[in-house]
Amino acid sequence: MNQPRPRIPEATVARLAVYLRVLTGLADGGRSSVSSGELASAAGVNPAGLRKDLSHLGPCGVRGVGYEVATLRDRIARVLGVERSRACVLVGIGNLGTALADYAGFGSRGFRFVGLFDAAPARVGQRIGGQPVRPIEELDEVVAGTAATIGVIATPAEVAQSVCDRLAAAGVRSILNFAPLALSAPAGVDVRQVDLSVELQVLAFLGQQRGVAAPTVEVLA
Amino acid sequence: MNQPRPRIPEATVARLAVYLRVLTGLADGGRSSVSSGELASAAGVNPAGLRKDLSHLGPCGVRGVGYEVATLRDRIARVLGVERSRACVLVGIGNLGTALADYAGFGSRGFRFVGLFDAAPARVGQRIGGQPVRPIEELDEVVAGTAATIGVIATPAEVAQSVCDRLAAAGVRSILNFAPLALSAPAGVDVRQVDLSVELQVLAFLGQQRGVAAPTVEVLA
DNA sequence: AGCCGCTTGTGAACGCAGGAACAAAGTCGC
DNA sequence: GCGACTTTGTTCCTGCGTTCACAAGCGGCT
Repeated sequence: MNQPRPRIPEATVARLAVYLRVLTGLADGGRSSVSSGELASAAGVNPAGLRKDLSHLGPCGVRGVGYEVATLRDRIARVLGVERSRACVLVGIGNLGTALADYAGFGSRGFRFVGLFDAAPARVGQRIGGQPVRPIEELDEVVAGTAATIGVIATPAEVAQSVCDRLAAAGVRSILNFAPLALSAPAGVDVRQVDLSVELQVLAFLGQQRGVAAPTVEVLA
Repeated sequence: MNQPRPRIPEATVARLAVYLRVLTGLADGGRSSVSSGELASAAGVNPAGLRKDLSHLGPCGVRGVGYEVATLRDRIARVLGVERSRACVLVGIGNLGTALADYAGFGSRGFRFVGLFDAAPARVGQRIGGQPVRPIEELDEVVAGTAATIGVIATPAEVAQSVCDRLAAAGVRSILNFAPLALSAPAGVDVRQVDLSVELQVLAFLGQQRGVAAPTVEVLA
């Protein structure tokens, strides 16, 4: 009918998810209103930037007062699509996969795992967070039966591409990849990469660049 | 001499880490040279952007031929500081912490955990990846004894800030935070945030946005 | 030796994100 | 009822990142 979302920049969407988390915490704490300054401080961003992010949702605050916590929370939740729970499948139940399956943060944010898959027969049948690990062969069946649109890959890098192909073929439209490998997916399938080693290396580089006075003496080779 | 690293943009550093991983794989596979196009494809980036990233290291390719795999790998490794192993401490040995402690990708990239810490007495004494879990009280001692400069927080959000304070007080200069909370650290301490739920929510939003845009008929003005 | 094709490295333009300052608007106090 | 203060929403501007396009350089072939 209208155009409530002309285009929301991706960086803004990421921050909106952070604001939503903070607002949920404030609401649980009994707070009824917040100012942009306080909210920005809790989210770790600039107040002006926060207001600009919120301006993409249309006016949702009261000048001179601030934002009503519950109202703003619900509006962000609606824009992000958190109001309805989303079915996800998780492939690769190793250490990381187990941690993701057990992570309570997903369930409280509108994501539920409807299928845990692994190729190793030893892992199939184990129960993680009340759910059984299924053989990878049942992937298509579960995706079709649950209309899951999001897949999470936590497998070793060697099989990540084939898992990606299977997910895409099964009808999954969005893939979150933890394997340290650039995946190639067909058009229409979004892939988002999370590389934990890269995060550490960036951190180490920044620290090294800044820490010239490090305890280790740098010797030119 | 002049300035070998005037300033390398943070986004470039993150990609350099990816190139390094790809190059290591190519070297292990016996490849001796690569073109920017092939390397960019394997890393999932634009060829021109890759060349610009590499230009921050000075000329390191041969025109008409490409890049020598081993040479480029070593040069990136030196710039990122991977040549010497870096000591890290990990606080919070829950599901995620266990996965991180066991993750082989860190060790092969120059990061070694010299201390695993948890506040729960039940977890103290367990061995993860050949290392014992220590009580949080020993944090200062271990950081001082190992000169660890990087700390990883994988605790619940409620205690993440106090852990951050302890790490900073112990002398840790760089912190990678997995708790869904914006940390405030003293000046001189770098904090990098990884929020898994945010990644999923961004992915869900993009998928939802496209799902809405697809069935809607676009009308030209 | 000279030419040709291929690939790198760099320069410029475009678009986007971030930050600061300003105007609008609503509420509280008098 | 009116003024002033507080806080939002917006606008401008600066800087960065990304992309495209071209010139420079090197190897191979004739």
